[in-house]
Amino acid sequence: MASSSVKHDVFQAIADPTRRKMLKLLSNEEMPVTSITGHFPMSRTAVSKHLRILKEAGLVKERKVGRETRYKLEAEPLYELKDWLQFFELFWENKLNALKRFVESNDSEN
Amino acid sequence: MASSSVKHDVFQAIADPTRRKMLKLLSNEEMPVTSITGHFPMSRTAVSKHLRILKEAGLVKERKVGRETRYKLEAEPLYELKDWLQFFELFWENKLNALKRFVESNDSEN
DNA sequence: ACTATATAACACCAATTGGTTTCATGTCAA
DNA sequence: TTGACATGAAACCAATTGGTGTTATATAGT
Repeated sequence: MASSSVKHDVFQAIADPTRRKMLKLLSNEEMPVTSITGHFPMSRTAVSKHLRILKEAGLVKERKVGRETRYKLEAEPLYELKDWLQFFELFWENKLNALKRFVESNDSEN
Repeated sequence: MASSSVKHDVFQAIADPTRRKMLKLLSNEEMPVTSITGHFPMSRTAVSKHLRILKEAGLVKERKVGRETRYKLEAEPLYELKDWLQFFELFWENKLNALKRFVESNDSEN
C-alpha cells in the first residue's frame, strides 16, 4: 500500500537538494513548518510545498498539534530506492557478496 | 573528481523512469543510440537527450565505433546514492548492524 | 470578543523538463 | 563520389517545477 496512487514518487521527491536536506532535518525531531523554514532561504509557503511533495511520496508524516502541523521523517519508502540500487551493486563491485545479496532478493522493474 | 562541475547530478538523473530503465538496459550490454531507441516509445532525439543527462551525471560511458556511438552503464556514481541512503537505514531498522555500518563510514551534506 | 499565530490554498511567474521536428556532420558501402 | 545511415545540434513547444505574494481558516491567548 506504500506505493499506490502517489502523485510524486520517491525518486522524484529526493531529486531536489532542499528536500533531501529536509529529510535529514526531520530525522532528528518532529518539527512544525515555521521551524523548518528557519533552516532554508525561502518562504514558508515554498517550504510547505516541498513538504507536500515529501508527504505524497510517503517520506514524511504529519501530526496536528494545536494550531501547528508537525512533520517527521518516515523512512520506509526509501526501501524502494535501496532495492533499486542493489541491482547495480553488481556493477561496481565484483565481490561474491554482492552477487549473493542480489540473487537472494527479488528484482523489480525500472 | 567524480562529482565535480556536473550540470546534472545523480539524484536528478535517476528521477526519471525512462532514464532508470535505460540504466538497466545498458548494464547488460553496450548499445548504440538507435538500438536503445527501440526500447522506448519516443524519438531517437529524445533518447539522445536522456543519454546526455546520464552522461553528465557520469552514469554512462560512450565509445565511438565507426559511425555509431555506443553507450554503457557506469555504475560508480551510484555510490553517492548508496552513501546517502545509508544514513536513513538507521530509521527503518534498529539493528546494531545499521549503526555499525553508519559510524564506520563518512557522512556528507544534503 | 479580539488579536496574533500557524498553516493551507490560491493565483501568479520564470525557468526547467521532456518531448517534437528539422538541419548539419560524419562514416560506411557501392 | 554518391547515397544511405547514425548521430548530434538547434529551434521550438506544452507541461511541470520551484519560487513568490496574498487570502482564508483555524486555534491560542488575553
